[in-house]
Amino acid sequence: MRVVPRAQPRPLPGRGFSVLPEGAAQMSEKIDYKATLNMPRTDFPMRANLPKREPEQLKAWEEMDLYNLVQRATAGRPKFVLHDGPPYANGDIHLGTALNKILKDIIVKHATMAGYDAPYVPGWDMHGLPIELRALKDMKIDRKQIDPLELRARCYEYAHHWLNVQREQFKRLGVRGDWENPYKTVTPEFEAKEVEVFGAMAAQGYIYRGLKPVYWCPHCETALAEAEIEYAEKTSFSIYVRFPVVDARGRIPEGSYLVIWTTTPWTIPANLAVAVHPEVEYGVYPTGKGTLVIANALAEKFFQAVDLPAVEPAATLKGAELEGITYRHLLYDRVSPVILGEHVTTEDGTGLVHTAPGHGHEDFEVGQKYGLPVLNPVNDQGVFTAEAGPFAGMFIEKANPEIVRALDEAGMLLGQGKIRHQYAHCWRCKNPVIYRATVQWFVRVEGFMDIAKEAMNHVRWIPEWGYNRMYAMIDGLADWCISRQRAWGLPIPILTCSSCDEPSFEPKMFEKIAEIFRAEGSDAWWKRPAEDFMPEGGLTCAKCGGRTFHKEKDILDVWFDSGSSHAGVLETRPELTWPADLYLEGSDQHRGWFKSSLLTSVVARGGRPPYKGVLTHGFTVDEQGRKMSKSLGNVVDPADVIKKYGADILRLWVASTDYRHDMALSENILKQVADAYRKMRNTLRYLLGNLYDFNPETDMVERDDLLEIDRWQMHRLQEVIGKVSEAYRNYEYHVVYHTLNNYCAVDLSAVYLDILKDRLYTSGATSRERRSAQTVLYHVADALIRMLTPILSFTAEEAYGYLPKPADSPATCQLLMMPQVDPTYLDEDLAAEWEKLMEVRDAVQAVLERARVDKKIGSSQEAAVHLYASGGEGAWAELLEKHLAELPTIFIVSDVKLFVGGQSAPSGTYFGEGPGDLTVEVVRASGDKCERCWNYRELGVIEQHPTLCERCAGVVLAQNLEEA
RNA sequence: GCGAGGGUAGCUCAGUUGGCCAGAGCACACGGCUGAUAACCGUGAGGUCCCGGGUUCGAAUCCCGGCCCUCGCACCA
Repeated sequence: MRVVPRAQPRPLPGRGFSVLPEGAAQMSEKIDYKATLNMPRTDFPMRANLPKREPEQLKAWEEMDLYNLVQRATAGRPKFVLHDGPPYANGDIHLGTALNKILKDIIVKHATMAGYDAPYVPGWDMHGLPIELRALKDMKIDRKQIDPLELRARCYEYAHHWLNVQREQFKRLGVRGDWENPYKTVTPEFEAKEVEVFGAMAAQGYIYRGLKPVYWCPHCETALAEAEIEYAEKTSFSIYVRFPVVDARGRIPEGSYLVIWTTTPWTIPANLAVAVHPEVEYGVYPTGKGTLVIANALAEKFFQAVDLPAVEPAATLKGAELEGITYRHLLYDRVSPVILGEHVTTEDGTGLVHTAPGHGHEDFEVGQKYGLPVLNPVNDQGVFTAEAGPFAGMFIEKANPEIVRALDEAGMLLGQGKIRHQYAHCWRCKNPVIYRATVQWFVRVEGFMDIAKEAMNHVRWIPEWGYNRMYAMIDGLADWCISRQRAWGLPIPILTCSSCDEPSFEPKMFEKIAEIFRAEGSDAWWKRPAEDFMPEGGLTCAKCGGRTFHKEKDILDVWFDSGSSHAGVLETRPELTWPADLYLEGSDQHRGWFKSSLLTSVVARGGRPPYKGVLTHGFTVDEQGRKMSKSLGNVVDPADVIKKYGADILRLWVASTDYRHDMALSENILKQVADAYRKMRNTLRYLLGNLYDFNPETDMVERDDLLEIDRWQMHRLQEVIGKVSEAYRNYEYHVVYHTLNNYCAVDLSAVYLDILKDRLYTSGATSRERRSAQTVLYHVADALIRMLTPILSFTAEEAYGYLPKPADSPATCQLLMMPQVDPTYLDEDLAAEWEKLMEVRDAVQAVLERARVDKKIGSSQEAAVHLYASGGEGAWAELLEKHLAELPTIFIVSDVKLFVGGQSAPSGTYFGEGPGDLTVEVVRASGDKCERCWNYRELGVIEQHPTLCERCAGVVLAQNLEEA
């Protein structure tokens, strides 16, 4: 075995080191050697105190007019347009809205730093029922008694109030955007564009007016689109009713009864038929309550429900044979037919379906087939009209028990009970809705469904399943009911012939309306007479030639507003482009904004979608994966998070979780994110602290002059930059987060920075080895700040303020470019060597720990390490021999000895296995503790400094010389 | 009921075309340091990879069947 000799660690020649001057520094007593060290210095605080500091940062950004500053600086670059989906201007923002805006901000900021001109124009959805309802409530006035213009003015005011509140809340998140000039669906320009979109759709025949049953909210007194419905538990009546047969057509016994079941007694007055399935078997059952016709499959259930003894059917026949039989409606003395319907099932009820064409979708359809009238004896408020006879004037819910009683008195009621089931409710006012046939305006979606589907092929869906989801959404979509019987919205821009009631779709009319709205806003619809909206030369009815028209009274569904934003915003703002590069919303918007935007766009813009890409995120849930709800008490309010932790923590949380799935947030998770934040912040702080005397313009060390470990770190940095850049480009921010978190915690804090301490602190301040380290620290800090800017906008800006930088650096890190991989620093061979050295380091630390547990050593500098390698074939000996001089600093021990070629390594208490053929031994370091660098060395080699090792004494002497 | 997505350590995430004892960071426990100090370093203990079958020499990864969560759709006479 031979002992490999190791040169004494000596500083490399550099500016900070000079040959010992003769007789220098005579005074060595009582020197405060700590003062001779280059300890980190920075004012960048360890404690973030974000809740207090962030508002100050916001003010600074405002003072520099950050948004416009960036826009001016990026003018002329290729555009990247993220089009903001407008939140509804009602109420405070919640976690979902905050998350959405933060994601958008990360994307936009990254796009800017990736070389794009990325304007961001935030917007608000300002019209709609909830705002109107709130305004009415505040005014404490019945809507019938108020002038629509006055109501609209109040709504306008109310919506703007919430716009202002939300704008401040969004700004507080650090979101960069044109907050001074957001888009609003109520601006005249927007309204004019929306009219044009509507006109383009109408001109192509995709808008029509028709009588159909639609969802109707009696509370809000308006029609609703399917998208405005939500299902909730409701207790309803469950009644069985018999209708006496009038004309049995010889198929069933005279005097039989047809039995139906319903959960909505109030629809009985509108009953105009009983539907049966042609293939279902029906039985004629002689019972104590008459001879009853019901489906055989449901007979048993029925008898149980109405408490009748079960009996066998006297006869059985197919539904088809029942067609044409008539029965009498005892409450109204009306005779109606039995009809056939494929929609009839034997899952519930009796297999005979009470049919009221005015109150059911399928009832309506089948009624059309049989030429049944559409009876709708219910008014806008859900109150029975005169057509309902004795029930006129009653609210339908109130009338229910009355109708049940009347049925009983008429001998029609066989049984009654209650049932809890899912029932449609108004998503705005949460009251049960009804199905009610009225005249409404529709978009004929069926007519262009195929165009919409084709357009979807030209969109990048992220994640990819968004395509399938959207396709399923569009496929088989029912016509879109767009009229609302309300005041707070864009009026349906249609003039109707006063003599024959035919609506006009004259393109020039739409142009005229748009022109007036553009100048005056849509209030003009209420202010001006119909004639004003006619084109030059007036309007002639296409049907009857009439020349007198009146204005449509309904307004448009708010989804039509936001669905027109691509035209109203992207086409009207010079800084934006149509189509948008990206739409980004929660996955529920497949049925909302993504859909409504696509529909208006493919019709009004020649089959083209309004977006090139659609990115969706999941919903916020709690740690157990349950949705956040008030009743569960697991709701996280972004305002609370900001108050307690700061917006950067919320932003980091957004980045940390994979938003394609549900995103969990809880106090526990927040704490974890805050910990990760602290690690990154402290790493930044340490980097900055060691750059206090570094000027990147004069002190930078060239690549080839860097120490080897420093070159290795530069290699690692390039790898991190590459991975982070790719993750950013793929919108995978959780990968950015994990990569940077790992890099800070492991590569930097635990390894590189720890190893560097000795060199940074003890070397001459301007020595080459210290400058070499600082050069890397500068590159790392600079790159870290850039990579963190889109996410930790506040903290990155703060750190940027403390970073020494070239004179021509921009005022904000948001104007920097993302770091680029510098291939000249990539060195795979070097990295492979150092990764092996790190393996040895791990093994050494394991043995050191054993010695530490036994109190043989405390600090690792109290130890020396012996490495035994068998030598020969093994590359380990060669590798270690090559790096022998640096090994003590790598292991942070005072000495390392390498023994090569022994038959077998010795063994004992503080031995351990290393990688390959290595054996590691830890012994106590010989020599004494250098007062300055704390390594164990031979002291007093230079007599002026008897308590220092040779290296430190040299550095101190040189310092004294410089001061002198 | 149908469709989509998901279910890997306490938490956030990796696990490439199936193949070394399933990984990382954080949190946790224990220890060190006191020259990053309301910091820093080390060591360690944590997993029936939702469950049950199957294919295979071999499955967290493929197939079948369940369960649970989220979103959407449909039904709700």
